[in-house]
Amino acid sequence: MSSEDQRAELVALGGAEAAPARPHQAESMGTFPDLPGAVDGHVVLRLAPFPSGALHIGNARMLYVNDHYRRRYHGRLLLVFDDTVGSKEKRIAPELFDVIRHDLDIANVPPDEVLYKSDRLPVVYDWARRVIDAGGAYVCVCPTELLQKRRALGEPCPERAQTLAETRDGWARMLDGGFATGEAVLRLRTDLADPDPAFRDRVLCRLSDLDHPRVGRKWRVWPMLEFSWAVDDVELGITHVLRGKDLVMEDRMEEFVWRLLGVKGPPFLHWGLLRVAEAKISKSKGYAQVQSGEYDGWADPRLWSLDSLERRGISAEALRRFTLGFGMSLADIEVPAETLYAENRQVLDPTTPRRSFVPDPIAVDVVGYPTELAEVDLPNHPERSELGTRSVAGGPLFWLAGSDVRAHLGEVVRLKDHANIELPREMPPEGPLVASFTSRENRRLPRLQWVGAVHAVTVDLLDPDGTHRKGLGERTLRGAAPSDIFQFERVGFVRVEPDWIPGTEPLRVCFGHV
RNA sequence: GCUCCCGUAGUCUAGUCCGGUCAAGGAUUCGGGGCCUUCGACCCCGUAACGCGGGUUCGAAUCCCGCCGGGAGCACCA
Repeated sequence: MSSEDQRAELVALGGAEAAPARPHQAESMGTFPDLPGAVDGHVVLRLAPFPSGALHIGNARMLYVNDHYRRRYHGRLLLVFDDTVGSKEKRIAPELFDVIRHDLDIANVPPDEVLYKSDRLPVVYDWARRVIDAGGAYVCVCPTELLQKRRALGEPCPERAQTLAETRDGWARMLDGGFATGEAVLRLRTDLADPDPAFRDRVLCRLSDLDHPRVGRKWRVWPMLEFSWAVDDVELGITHVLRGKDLVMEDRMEEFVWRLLGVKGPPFLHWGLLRVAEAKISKSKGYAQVQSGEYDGWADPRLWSLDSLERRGISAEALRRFTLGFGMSLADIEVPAETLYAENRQVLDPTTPRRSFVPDPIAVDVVGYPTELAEVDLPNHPERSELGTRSVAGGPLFWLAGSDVRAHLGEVVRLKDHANIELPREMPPEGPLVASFTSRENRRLPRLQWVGAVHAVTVDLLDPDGTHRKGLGERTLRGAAPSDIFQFERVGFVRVEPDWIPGTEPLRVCFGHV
């Protein structure tokens, strides 16, 4: 795609109309090379999540890179659940199929079609037979440790020399229950002298008695991930495989099988590993913590799941820009979440209403307060008058943030957009702090957000680390709706919890970022 | 240990294939200023980088070699 096309896409996403073309690079968007041999309208890509946990921020790159190319070439994007039983350590959780589909909704990456590896065993078996017939595989009965040791040493196990008939017989026994789980595997005959020990006679298929959430124990022989993709990247007509570079060896495996069978498969493109510094959680580990109740479901902000990001008011657009900003770089990177927040701020700031919230509130009684200020209109947005105004309660009784009060004792401060008051020199032993009104004109003073005491709303703010901030918000918050997003001035962007019942207190919100 | 990948400012990224237009561009962060009402936004200014060492060349971020550093794989997980 030319830089102009990239710009065009960003503009289409609503991002860059204000940004003029720059000489060297149009956007902060990374570079995406053309897909080799891609024909507009005939590109088929695939997403292959393993349903062991909700999608998290680390998976977002896979989503958006594939979606980016789908859009560029007007192609199709298949969601293919990689549900090839897994293991005791990596289990498939039944509810995750729906959770992941929901995650794609949240990310705004709708799949064109949804498929399951667990429906495709007959095709896999057919390919296995073809590989066997081509003399490319054998049935190995080595115990796991012995197999690994021999692989490391580059030594063959006795079965490697088995005849075609013996392999066919062994494979038939695997299929019809002649072997117990773990007793036999189908291995690809590569080259035991291959310099990469990881590539020596990889396992193609294995036995498993795990109960599969979708198909139960219908099948006992399951393919390994790379073999299943050797099959389906061809069978499903995938034109380009875009995957993280942790899967490069799988490329070789697939290509080896294709060469053996004389079929042509798609080319591979990779990107490097992306880690968000603040998010160090694996899908499977997260699952355990959700199950144990340690975490508050998949939307717990500590999980950095897509669900939790939505809960925090992080938009799909911000996630998309954030992810695409890295391009197809192969470098392994760790990025601070602030980079994502910066993108989200751009999305949210122009349209998000401002509201007042004071954490850890302290009551302040202002003497000499003009009675005509009991009601006051404030703009919903400092720069965008089209967003209107709201009416809030003024004094003389206010709530101010405890930390603000303590930091400014004895000083004249400005209640933002409202009035100036002088705070006493010391905190009173009990009762409200007594301050005095000084003036109304806008002066260069420390500006504090404030909440008029009349009808103030109790607010419970959930922080991303799982802790809570309790405080009071302006009375208009009483009219909030679930999923509303506000900017609490001098605090940050928050989103009203989707399950909060309107009118109840406290108002529950989830913190996004400053 | 073996295999593969990567190494441009605090953090990302463009440029590296096809050496000069790169005294290295953009984003973000940070610092300063503006906008006389946010610790937000916006605007302006600024700090700041080609991992190291050789080589090829008139000329190297770009090509070659070595080294160092980081990551991934070496599962009957995905």
